[in-house]
Amino acid sequence: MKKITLKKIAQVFNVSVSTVSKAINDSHEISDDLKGKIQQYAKENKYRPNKLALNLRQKKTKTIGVVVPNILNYFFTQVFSGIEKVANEKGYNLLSCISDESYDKEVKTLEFLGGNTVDGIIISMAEETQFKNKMDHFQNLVDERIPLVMFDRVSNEVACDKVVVDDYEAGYKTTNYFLSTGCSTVAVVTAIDHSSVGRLRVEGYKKALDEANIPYDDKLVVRLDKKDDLELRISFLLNYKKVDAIMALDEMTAVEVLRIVKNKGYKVPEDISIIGFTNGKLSRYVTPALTSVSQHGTYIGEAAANILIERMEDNSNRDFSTLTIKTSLVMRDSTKKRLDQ
Amino acid sequence: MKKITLKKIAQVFNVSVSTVSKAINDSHEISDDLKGKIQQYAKENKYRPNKLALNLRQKKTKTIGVVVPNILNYFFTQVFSGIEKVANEKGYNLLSCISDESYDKEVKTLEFLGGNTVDGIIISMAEETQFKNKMDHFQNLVDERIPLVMFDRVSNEVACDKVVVDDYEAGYKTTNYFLSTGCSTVAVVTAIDHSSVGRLRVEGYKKALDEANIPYDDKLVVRLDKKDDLELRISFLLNYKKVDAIMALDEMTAVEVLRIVKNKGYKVPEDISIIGFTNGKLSRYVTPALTSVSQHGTYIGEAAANILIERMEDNSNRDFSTLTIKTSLVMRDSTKKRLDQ
DNA sequence: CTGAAAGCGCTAACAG
DNA sequence: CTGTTAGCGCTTTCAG
Repeated sequence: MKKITLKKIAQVFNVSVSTVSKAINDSHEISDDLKGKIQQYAKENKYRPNKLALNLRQKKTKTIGVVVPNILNYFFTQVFSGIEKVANEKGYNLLSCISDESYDKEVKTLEFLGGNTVDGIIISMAEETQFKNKMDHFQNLVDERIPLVMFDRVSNEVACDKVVVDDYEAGYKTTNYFLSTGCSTVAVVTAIDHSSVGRLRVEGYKKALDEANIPYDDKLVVRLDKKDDLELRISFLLNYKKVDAIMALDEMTAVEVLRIVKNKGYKVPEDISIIGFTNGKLSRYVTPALTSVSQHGTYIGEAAANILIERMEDNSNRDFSTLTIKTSLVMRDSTKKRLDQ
Repeated sequence: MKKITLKKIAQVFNVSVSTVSKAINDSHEISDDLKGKIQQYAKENKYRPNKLALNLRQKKTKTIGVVVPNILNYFFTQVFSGIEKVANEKGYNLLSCISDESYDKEVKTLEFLGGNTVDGIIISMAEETQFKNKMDHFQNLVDERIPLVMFDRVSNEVACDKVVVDDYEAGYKTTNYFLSTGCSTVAVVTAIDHSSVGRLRVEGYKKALDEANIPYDDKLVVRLDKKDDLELRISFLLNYKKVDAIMALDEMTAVEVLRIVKNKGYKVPEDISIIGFTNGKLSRYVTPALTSVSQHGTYIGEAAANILIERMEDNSNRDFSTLTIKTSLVMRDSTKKRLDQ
């Protein structure tokens, strides 16, 4: 009881393949009698058209490729789930790949997806790619006119639609919030200093300091390597100066910093306030619950998918756009109240 | 600069398509001279074979379909990441879909995947499917000889390879552990009572009670509905009887129970011990850190992928197997020490 | 109303 | 060494 094809049905009824095709697609060209019989037979034998053949013929696959650097990161799974939602609504399927933050894997994945496997691609760059700043594999897609949407970690060397978070403003806003609660020595801990996203947040941080006439001190920015011992680095930081606020650029780091700081006997937020990026479940359930920057991942996913689908279904070559999503601060218990309230 | 095909290359060199095909595939049948020229031209023009055509011809896609009920659940993302790892190693791609715990969506997804889109499928059933107990869509796949591996939430009505967690033993082990630390009134909170998995855990729980000569009390098993108010249900539970241990059947529930219990002024683990299923990040970072049942998600994913790939590449129709993965208890701070230690 | 033919892009058996 | 032919499964003119 293996796959049944139009050909086989045609043999059964002693008609041509094209007749069967039309019958099954309910064409008016076929007599109701024959149509009925064939349709019934098809149903009984669970005929299912071969998608491959269909796609080959119609030169589209109705599927969109998604590439994320890391699925164990809550932000990306949120985005993913947003993409999934609208893709599903609009009848598209998702072919999803993980680059694992590796440049090579990203290149391979994109090559695969480029081979007529999908009609369009949504991607956030691997960290290594941003570090090496090699964009040829994206350029290839663009050259081949494969609709492409980049989100979060994007490059302005690539001409395509983009959806980004306003990370600069987020860093600025966060720092300002610390200052407005009476903190004066704000440190930053980043594990993503190779990514544009991380850099922008630090820039925003600098701007806020500048506006408050606080000199920028590079020693207060802790840049983590993969194998760095966070605990050690935090010790150094706290010995270096009496910091009273820490902005952590991803959720895991924020949670870890919280743990370490508590372990060392500091009270959060009385002694040290903490704000983390990515408003995931961890932030909510940790004690004290972390004030965090929400990047609205699900929304970003939805937006990216909508933009891509529009681009795919629309031939008018309108200009590429960059959609910037504002973040919002979700207040919880790891920060003090504002002084003026 | 759109897609370039064999045909076009053939025209350029005034040779036949098959010659080009052979040249590009580095066949010894072609003169080194011609081969060189064609290969170079292909490279320069970024020739990439049309995967669709290839797949149609070779009747395989080198991709495997993965269907999980919910990507925001840490267990599934772990499994997913395990699958991804071995698929990648063995040169397979992943087409991943989310059933969103919905029967209808699962049926649709499987229909899609069945249409020659993938060579094999790995799936964990939607809760609704388990509830309705309708398995026709799986049977279809089996009938069509599409290799299928079910994991975690499986049905024994479907003849295929399976990878399951030893949930019965996990429930048993967990309950026993509570008892061994001096707890005597163990409650269960489940949000997945419709799934085989949840049921088995409760069965194991009953067995442990039975062996300890503790009568089973159905009121101690809190079965949650989507819209149930957990806080309220826990209040009832705690008023009903002085429970000193709670086993929560998924991570979110465990964390919520912990929060609620702490809020009510109970000390964890002194007054009430808690163990949750799924050993994810949440469990680790919550205060106190939750003792949890690890289902070894990544390992399950790897196993499922390996079994599927073997089945796909191997034509010998060997019998279907069910691999059972033992859980382990990860000790942290939400439980007391064993009395005998 | 039904069928023959062409073609999507590619490979492979078989001639030449 | 290179080309011809056939075919994967399906749709779509265009004839009949």
